[in-house]
Amino acid sequence: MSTTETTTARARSADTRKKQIVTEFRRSEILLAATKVFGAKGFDGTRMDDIAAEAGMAKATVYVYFRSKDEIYEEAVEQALAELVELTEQHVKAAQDFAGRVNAFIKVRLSYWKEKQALYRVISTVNRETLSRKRSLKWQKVVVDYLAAMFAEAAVQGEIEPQPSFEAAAWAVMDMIRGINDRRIVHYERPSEEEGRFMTEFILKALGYRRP
Amino acid sequence: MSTTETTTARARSADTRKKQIVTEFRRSEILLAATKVFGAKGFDGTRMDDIAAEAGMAKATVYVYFRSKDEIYEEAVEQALAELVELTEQHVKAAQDFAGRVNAFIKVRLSYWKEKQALYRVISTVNRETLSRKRSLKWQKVVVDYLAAMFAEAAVQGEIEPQPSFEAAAWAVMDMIRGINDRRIVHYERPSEEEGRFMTEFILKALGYRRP
Amino acid sequence: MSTTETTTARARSADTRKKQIVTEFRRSEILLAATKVFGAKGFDGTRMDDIAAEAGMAKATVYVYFRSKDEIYEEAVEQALAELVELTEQHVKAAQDFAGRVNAFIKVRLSYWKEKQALYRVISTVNRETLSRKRSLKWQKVVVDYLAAMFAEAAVQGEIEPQPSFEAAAWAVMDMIRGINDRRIVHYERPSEEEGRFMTEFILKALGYRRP
Amino acid sequence: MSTTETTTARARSADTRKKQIVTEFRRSEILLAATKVFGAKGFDGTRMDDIAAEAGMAKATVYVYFRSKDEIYEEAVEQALAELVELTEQHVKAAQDFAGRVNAFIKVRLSYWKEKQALYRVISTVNRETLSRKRSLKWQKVVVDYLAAMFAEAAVQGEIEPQPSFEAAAWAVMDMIRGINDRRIVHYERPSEEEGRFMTEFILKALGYRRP
DNA sequence: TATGAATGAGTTTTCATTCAT
DNA sequence: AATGAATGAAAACTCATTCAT
Repeated sequence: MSTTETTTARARSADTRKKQIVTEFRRSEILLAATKVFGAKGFDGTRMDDIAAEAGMAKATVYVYFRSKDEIYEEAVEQALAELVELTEQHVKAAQDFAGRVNAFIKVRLSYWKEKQALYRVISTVNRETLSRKRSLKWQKVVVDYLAAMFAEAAVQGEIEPQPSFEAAAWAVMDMIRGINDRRIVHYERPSEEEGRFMTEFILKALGYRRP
Repeated sequence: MSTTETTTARARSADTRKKQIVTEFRRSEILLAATKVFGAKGFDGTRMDDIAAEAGMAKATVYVYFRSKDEIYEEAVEQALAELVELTEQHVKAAQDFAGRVNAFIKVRLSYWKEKQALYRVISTVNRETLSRKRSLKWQKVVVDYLAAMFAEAAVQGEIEPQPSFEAAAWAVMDMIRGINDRRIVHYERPSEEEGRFMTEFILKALGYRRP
Repeated sequence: MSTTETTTARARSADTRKKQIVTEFRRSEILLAATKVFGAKGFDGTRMDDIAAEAGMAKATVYVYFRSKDEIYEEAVEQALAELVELTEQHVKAAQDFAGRVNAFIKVRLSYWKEKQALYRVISTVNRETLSRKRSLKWQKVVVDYLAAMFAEAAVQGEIEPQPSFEAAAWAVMDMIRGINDRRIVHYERPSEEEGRFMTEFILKALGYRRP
Repeated sequence: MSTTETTTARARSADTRKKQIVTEFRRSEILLAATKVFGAKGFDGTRMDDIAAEAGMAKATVYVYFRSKDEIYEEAVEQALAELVELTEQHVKAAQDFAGRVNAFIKVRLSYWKEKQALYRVISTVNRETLSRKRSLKWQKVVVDYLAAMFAEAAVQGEIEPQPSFEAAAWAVMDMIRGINDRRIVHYERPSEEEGRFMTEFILKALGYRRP
């Protein structure tokens, strides 16, 4: 008896897990579709019909997995930003010295969005509401702190000169990256390789970096 | 007879001119009102009713002077950007040396927004559509070229080191300024005085500026 | 000068009044149409499109005069009830003795709804929500109090026997009237003349009325 | 062979019966749940999800036992009305004389609702549609006829005076009861004991009842 | 010219019901 | 039989824009 029960319980548990996975998959599908459409048409320009069509399901189905258009939007943005933070840390950790770390940081953040222009468009439209802006800044803040810490460490190691504000320097870097990414969207770009290299040099110089 | 006719023509001409002036005045009123509302609520959040109310006239009247909501928006942005370009040039010209010019440039663009947040919000929402983005970039391009030329001149004068790309450097400056202004909107700000000073130093250092 | 101003002011005032009248007229039109449709289809069965079509205008126009479907409903009901209260009092006042007053009361309330069955349907659908029910009861309460007072007065005059509760008796009358009206809607009716006469007798007897 | 077949057939028959019982049980569960929800939220306010949840099964399962929301509603009402008719007859039969029967009738119908407000709410919402109204009236008619017959019998026995219309008198009684119950829902109530006693007296008097 | 009034064309969201397993 | 998932068909409300005076 107990065996049967256990088996049943196990089966049920497996079912539950499978269901969760399917649900998660569906959500991803929708998020992916939404990202494309949001990227192409902006938040207000996007219709729920568009998202559903892109995801290949009925509009009502979308509402099975998400409560509202806003929720989809928020999650799409959140997901992308979290992913980028993760990715950035990975690449930076792999670099050897300070110059390499700065370069890695810049490169990741230029190439990530290059591949996901649609998503970037979404996020840069985050301007939509101050609320969303704040949420977006929250994520930026995480990265800025990370970068500032990197600078501080380098200053301690004597790799760069001491700075009046590591945070301000970090923001400067972030802003330049954003600028390049923005221009890319409007096709005002220059070869990104070159762009990244120039930026790295520019930053290193400003920080008083001494090549070992 | 001919005298009478001429007189009449003159009178008519005067009438026409007066009409034009009135028209221009009305357009300004609307643009001013629109700027406030757009600044506070964003493009999509703004209703034609809001603009009309703010301008103290009926909604239909707005349509006498502008073809559409978009047209109002475009003109409001255009106006703001033109004003800023003008202002920037004035201040920069008044400075003595390169460091002063860079500092003036930064200061103007930081303080302008500080005073006219509504306008800034409008402009930063320009991102709304790629079309508008391009238009916005056109104006930025004017300023970037101006700044790049300033850098080139300084390089020729030996005030700063030669650069691989004056334009890239100029964009870097623009991006930092934009970043600071953006953060200001969301109240993530630090004292702007300090911010401006830090930035000037950061830039000068990156450009290899040698204090005379 | 002052004359001109006065004239202008007067004209403006006249304009305002005219506007109010037009607005009031439009609202009436809509209310009338809504009453028909609500009566035929019930609250939930009625579409805003139906109301607009019945009123011969675009759906959006309805929203110029009313904030929501609920508002239209509430006002339609309110209007009808108020009108009936007014009418009832008029007829009752015109009667000579107690029997006449009771008869008048019953007759008015049977014939009013007979003519406005659509409206009655609306009101009896008031059951829809407890909130609306309460509102409806409020109006009934006014009438019940009126009727109870009438009974009390008659008791004092010795026209009828003293009662344990004038209010309860009044409600009894109201309930019977409601029943008859309800049945009428479903065509379960008997000749209303007879119905009214029977009811009057029934009530008078129950109250111990003594024909003078 | 034929034996086997018979056995099988019997088994099948037993199976079929068991199945029917289970089905009937399931339907009852659903009806019970539906009654609660309909009572609390009204017809339109009730979602199939609510009913399913209350019944502790999946929404789709409900559709295994009922064709539609309407069907559930109709049956819930039907069930409640039938139950009440049954109950009424029982209590009335137990009474000794006419006054007792009238009193029993009123008491049952007042106390039934008091205990099953949810059910009452459902029934009083029957007004929703003329169709339903008619169905509801059908049930009321059964009760009215019953009551009218009771009156006729009493008239024959000389317990009450002859009436111009026994049916009209019966409706009067029904309407008063309904009124009291309605008011109870909206908490406009007075002590029901008193209410019932008053009503009985009122009716008896109107009918010219002579206490033996 | 100025404007009150009118409206066409959406848009998100809801929900009873059906499908597939 | 039981159900999770999917969906078609609405429905209320909004708003930029046009019309008529």
